[in-house]
Amino acid sequence: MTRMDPDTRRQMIVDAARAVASREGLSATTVRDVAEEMGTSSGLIHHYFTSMDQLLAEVFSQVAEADLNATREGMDLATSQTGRLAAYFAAWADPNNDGTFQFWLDAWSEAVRNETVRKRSRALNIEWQGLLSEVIRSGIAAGEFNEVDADAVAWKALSLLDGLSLQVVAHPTVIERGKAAELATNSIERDLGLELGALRAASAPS
Amino acid sequence: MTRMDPDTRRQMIVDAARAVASREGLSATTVRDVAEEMGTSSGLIHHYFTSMDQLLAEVFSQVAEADLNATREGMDLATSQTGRLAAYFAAWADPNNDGTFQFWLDAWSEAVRNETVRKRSRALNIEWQGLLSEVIRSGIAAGEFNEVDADAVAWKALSLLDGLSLQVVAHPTVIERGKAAELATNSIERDLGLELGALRAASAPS
DNA sequence: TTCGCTATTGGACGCACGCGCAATAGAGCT
DNA sequence: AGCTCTATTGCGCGTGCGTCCAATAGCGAA
Repeated sequence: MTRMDPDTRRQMIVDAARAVASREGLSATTVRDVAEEMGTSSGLIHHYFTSMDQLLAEVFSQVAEADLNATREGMDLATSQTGRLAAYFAAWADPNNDGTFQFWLDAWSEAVRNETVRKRSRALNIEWQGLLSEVIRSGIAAGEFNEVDADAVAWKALSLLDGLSLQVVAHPTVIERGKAAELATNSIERDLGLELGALRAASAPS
Repeated sequence: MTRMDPDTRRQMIVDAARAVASREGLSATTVRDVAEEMGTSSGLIHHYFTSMDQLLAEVFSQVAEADLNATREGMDLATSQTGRLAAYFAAWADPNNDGTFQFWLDAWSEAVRNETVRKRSRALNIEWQGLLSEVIRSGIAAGEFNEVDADAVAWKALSLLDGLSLQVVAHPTVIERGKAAELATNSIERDLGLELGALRAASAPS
């Protein structure tokens, strides 16, 4: 393979590893598989990553951060806090993100045994909760939501979203996708004193 | 090791595998580890189980069923439906069950790639939801709860419990255990039209 | 064009895995 | 006591893993 700029190559390795991991799972991703995916030798990978664990943690991080950033961007398009909240939920409900959620399932499972994964997963989860509680706080300040404990409501909503996703992704058909979305949105609408259906209305094309 | 009755030995293997798996995780449990845990040779395990996958599936099944049965028994001690519901939540909040929950994390992660695990995990999850919706239906019939969509409320509650457990188990200290319990119980109390704190009161020693 | 730096190669090393098998040993029956 | 059945042993096989390293090759500077 032709010689490449180190930064480019490094990112290429992460991308290849992500491709493999989304097929085989994070813990089943091997050095040789990643090398074959890239079309290079396996030794090259250890030129850029001191251990396989580090590479896998990097893959998980990038996937989760990309998802987080995409959600943030979607929220930035909205004008009201209700609209931003609706965008958060819409991003979550997008079936295109099922693959990403599988990374979360892998990470939560790996967390007990792999300190690097645990720390990253923990930090990212906190970011997701932080984003949610920020919207809630802003919405309260704007008078759009009831005055509630933003942190508590955010943890509750995030946990509910995770729990529902888990069923949808790990056990397809056990709970219908639309039903899950309805449960999740209704729950937070009620917690924040919004009308039922307010979030769907806010995220629907007008 | 002394010669044993086949049924006893078979169960002994499952128990040893469970002990290892709760320490190392389901996918990181090896034949040699299980043998060492039992104090026997590794070959013995393949005398009882044709493959390692079968043993691990059996372990997961037994753990989850034992947990389900223990919860059912706890619920049977209560007289009212509110009491039974409280027992369900109390069993879930028990820190002794953290090890069991790690099995769930492993199973959900494995589910995409392993059909056996997916089917078992799915069926068991449905049983947990069924138990919850049965209590809700009974409580409605007894006039203890509001007339709600029992299935929907049960899925919501179960998902919230799973999502909260996930944070508590995979990311210790990210959310306080008592806080998680409070969020979960308050949520279903509100859904069923119970007073806030009704479940804690019903499960507390009188 | 030559030289130095380093990206890249490709295979070797040691380890751990699931699995299978011939040998061994212990319990129950005659 | 001897016999039979099978639980149990302990090791070997093939495979795949992460890691490491000496050799090679291509790019930029001199």
